[in-house]
Amino acid sequence: MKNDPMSRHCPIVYAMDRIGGKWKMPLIWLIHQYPGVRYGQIRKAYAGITNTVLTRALQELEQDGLIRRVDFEEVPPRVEYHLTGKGKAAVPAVLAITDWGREQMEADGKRPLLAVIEEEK
Amino acid sequence: MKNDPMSRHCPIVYAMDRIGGKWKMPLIWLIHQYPGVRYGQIRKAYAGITNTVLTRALQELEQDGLIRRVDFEEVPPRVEYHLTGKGKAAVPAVLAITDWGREQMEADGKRPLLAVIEEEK
DNA sequence: CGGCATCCCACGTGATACTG
DNA sequence: CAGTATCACGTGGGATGCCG
Repeated sequence: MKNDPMSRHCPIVYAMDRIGGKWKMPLIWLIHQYPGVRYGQIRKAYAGITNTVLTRALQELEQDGLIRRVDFEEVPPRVEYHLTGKGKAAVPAVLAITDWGREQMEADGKRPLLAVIEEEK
Repeated sequence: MKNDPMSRHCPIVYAMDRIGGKWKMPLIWLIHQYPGVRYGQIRKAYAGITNTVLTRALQELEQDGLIRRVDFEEVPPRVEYHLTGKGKAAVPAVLAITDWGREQMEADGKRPLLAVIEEEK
């Protein structure tokens, strides 16, 4: 049902259409922590993700106006990702999810661990 | 990849495993707004959902310790749903998502509309 | 380095029918 | 009223290989 009142008017459905799925919130979180992070750095940070999937997620986030893709048009290529205003506005929601997840993981005796990107020199 | 560091340790993945999917956050929101809401009331509020899907979502939320199912063991049946402590702890995250969704819907010129349950007399 | 083109499949979601 | 039991399907996610 794509045309029922739920799908058309529910703010949660609207939000999850844009930042739901397996990788989008982690990506927003990462780009928020490391503004201007590069494609290759994201791949390393989230070792499980493949090119296809990462590229698709980034494209959708860009099309929905949450992130900005900055291509320096160099050889070899260099591309940075930043949050837009709309993307930044989503950060509190992503952090709220993260906080609850971390709390509950600890209550379950699991070790929460956030992605880290090595500083370059 | 179920055993990579991402899936095992990321608080967002942990959280989305429990409150992700199409209906779980709307359900948490509804049960938060209307503590003790009944099965049939939920069905009416979310007209698009079917028995199978609603029941499964409620069962998973219960198994994950987010909601409590109160069966009055009457005929005809009467069952109420409540949030547990763990479920209540998730409410701020759900509200943060809702707020962002509503903001962006308005910015897009769409009409956000939240489910309402009629008072009974 | 930062992708794209293809192909593929599990599984989340749902339609339909029936029950205590 | 509050569910079960089956079956079916679309698509989000992924594997693999190639390109400028």
